[in-house]
Amino acid sequence: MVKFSIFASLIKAMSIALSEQEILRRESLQQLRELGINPYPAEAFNVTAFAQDIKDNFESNPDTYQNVVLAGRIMTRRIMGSASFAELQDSTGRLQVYLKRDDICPGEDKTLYNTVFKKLLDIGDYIGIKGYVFLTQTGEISVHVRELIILSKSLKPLPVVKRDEEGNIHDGFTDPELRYRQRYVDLTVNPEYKQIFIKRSKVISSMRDYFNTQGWIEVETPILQPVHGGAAARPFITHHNTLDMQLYLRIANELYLKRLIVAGFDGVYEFGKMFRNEGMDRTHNPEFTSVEIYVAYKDYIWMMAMVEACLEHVTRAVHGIPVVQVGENEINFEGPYTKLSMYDSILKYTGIDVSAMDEAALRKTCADLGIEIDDTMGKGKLIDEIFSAKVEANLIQPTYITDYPIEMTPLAKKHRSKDGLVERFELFVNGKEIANAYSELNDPIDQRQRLEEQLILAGRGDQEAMAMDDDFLRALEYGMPPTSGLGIGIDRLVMLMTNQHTIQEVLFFPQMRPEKKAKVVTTDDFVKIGVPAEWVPVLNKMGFNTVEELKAANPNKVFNDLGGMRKKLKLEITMPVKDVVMAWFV
RNA sequence: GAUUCCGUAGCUCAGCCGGUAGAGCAUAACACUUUUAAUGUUGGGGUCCUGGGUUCGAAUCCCAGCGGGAUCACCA
Repeated sequence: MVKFSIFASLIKAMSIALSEQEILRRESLQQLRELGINPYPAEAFNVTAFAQDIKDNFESNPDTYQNVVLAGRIMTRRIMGSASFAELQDSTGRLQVYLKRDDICPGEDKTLYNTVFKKLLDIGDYIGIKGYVFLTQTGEISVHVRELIILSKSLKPLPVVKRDEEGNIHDGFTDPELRYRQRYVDLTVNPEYKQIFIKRSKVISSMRDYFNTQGWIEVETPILQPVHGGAAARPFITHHNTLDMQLYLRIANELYLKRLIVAGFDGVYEFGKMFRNEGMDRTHNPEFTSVEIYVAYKDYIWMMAMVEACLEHVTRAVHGIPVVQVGENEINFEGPYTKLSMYDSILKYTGIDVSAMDEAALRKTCADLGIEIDDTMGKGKLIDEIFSAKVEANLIQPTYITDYPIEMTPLAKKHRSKDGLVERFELFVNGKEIANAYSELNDPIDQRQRLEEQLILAGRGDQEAMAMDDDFLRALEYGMPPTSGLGIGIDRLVMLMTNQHTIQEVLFFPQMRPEKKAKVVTTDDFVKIGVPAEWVPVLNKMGFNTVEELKAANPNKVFNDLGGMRKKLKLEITMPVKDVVMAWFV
């Protein structure tokens, strides 16, 4: 282009913060409008076919694909004069399309092909096509385009991921930070990751189906809670203005679901987000999804069988078989699972019998095993430390660990026959806990005592000790039937089901630190001190994002640099005279 | 929170013992009517994360900060 149009120059002046490719796309956008083409049409575009379906079924049934309508993003283009190939990506996959100039431009006017398709469309643009499916000379199923419609112009260039014939990826979009912060880009250019989220959805929906089939009902309980109960963890704190009171984001929903059992439901369950104000790593996100279910007149023995049936159902729904490959291990979710008591598991993997030890003996055992402990830890916590350090990693196939010490489990019923233990199990798979269940404590007097013991632990400095919940105790005093309850960490279950080893890969939007925010650029502030609006982006480009930064600079140097920038950026805007520039600094 | 590695073009990455920036893809122009990691020719594109320090000179060396990854600690 010999000369910028006024418009192009204006775009350029306003877009100095943009990359070259972004500026070009904005110019293409404007040229489309000048040609009378709306780059963002309002009308619905009804598709009749999908990429994957065409690839699967065209060859066995070619006649049904002689008139297809598809929509999606242009992902690659191979232009050869008056004919071109492009790849269109829809929600199901990619399909090659073939465009021939004289087919999409049957008349004299070849603008749609020569200008719109070849010059003004880019990778990432949404288009709709109408045409027929055929086989190219090299045997690839393709759509011969008869009609081309622009559905949405993309202004930022997508990363281009190249794949060769063997499926090797060459210029992958792999930076985890960018992938998690811009999941929309990740899933566009790495569509294979969509499978993780499709499976995630299947895990939840198949589990919901299973529960509903049993006649249990799905409920919703408060996320904002005046007392955070039901688990041991530090909460997020918030404030309600009208009530002028502190509220907590729930760390668990257990105590509310039990209130509903008191209310007379036989089975209630809730899928939902829980919030814990603790560390983040590859198995922890501050908000995570769990499912909890409570069933009246059952105990934890019954619950084990239920979990086996449920997880087998889920695994079959996701994989077709009850077996899933996780890293090196092939994990089989068919029940019954191995059962091992907490004490027996420690005996098995360390050779030490801790069942009769007091707190002092446990402390010595931890020291002997080289396990770090501190003074706030009670007997239950010490046993848990030994278990975590020595046993957990060995539990690869689904294994129930049962009968926990009473000190670490204030909401579970005392064991029917073993003193000092509670009726509890946790399910371990691939070395990680994924489920936790009790015969729920329904003796209100016992429950009050246990919560009071937690208060003592809190007094010793345990920030995760449970809080007293008087309303929950009141509910128990009215009477809760014998009940078994279960919680499953959905994110971790999905990690297992999709063979992922970080939680970030199974969350669409994992928690991240906020992006560094560019200082707010306020054109108005610059205009107020006399800077012409079209020069503000130039000052920004020179590194002056606020009036204060500008005023701190050397006026003569700024004046000289403005001229330099004008030349460098080939701007066709009027250079302010020196006196005007000097006036900015008074 | 601790340790450690990383931050260079839209993306993936080189850049040595300090001398003012490179490749592939993407992008622009031209050619090309069945290509497919299309091809050929010629271009353009950079706050080398930020701020200090050392130096005649810093993407490079040193310090601090910001962001991310990995491992550990806490937790589910």
